[in-house]
Amino acid sequence: MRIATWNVNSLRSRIDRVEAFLERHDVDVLALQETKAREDQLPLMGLQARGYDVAAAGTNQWNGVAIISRVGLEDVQVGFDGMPGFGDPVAAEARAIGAVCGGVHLWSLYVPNGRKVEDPHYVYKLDWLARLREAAGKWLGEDCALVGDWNIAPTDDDVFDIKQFEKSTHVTPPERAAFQAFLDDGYAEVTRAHAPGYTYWDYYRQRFERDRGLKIDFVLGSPSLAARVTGAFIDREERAGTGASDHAPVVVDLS
DNA sequence: ATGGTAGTTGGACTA
Repeated sequence: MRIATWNVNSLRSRIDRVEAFLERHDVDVLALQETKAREDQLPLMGLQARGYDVAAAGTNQWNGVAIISRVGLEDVQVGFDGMPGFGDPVAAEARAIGAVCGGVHLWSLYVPNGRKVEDPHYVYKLDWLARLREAAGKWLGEDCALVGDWNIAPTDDDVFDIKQFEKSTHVTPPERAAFQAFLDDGYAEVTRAHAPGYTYWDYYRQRFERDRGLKIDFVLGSPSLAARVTGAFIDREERAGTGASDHAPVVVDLS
């Protein structure tokens, strides 16, 4: 089974790329973030014609998550138990959607950005991660994958120039500790060993062309799921050219 | 310290 995660930065503006990506790599399950679409706005016809089911949560403007699957889509859950809200509760819920696809318990996660360390959104981010950790602790015994845009660069090597991030979110010790806590609990990050390199490049200043990016998109697997991983890669080509998302998809193969 | 680009919109906000 082949699963993938992609911060698509608007599903409506990139539906052609999504469909091409699914075909190009023969993907069974795709977790999307920043879909920026209500469920009634989703462009479903091309996906359904290709045999995929879709579950989604989101507003028309910000955030938004979805799961696209051709191996079943059961027990769909929007948000996790204890997930904190921030502002609009609908937008808050549009950061996590879970489902069972082909026997795998998969969560598409859009971790809050944090904005600036002095912003209330940064506290919200840390709280959100702590609550997710509490919920995820109960899923360690099943084949569980926590996939998505974590908005955390776990090491200095995951940033093109760590000096530029001295006072920025994504690299602070509390954020890195929050990420590490999942690993301490027993989750394993399964992509890094197979797929080095960045997953996100800012749109401006030709960051992609100069490979000045961040590694912030990850797949965390429970022990039994991690044991099934046979490979992974980052689809860098998807980030190239006009009309690309600012994130590249990350693909993982399971036995 | 600021601005650079992209998306949703139809101004301002988010990333």
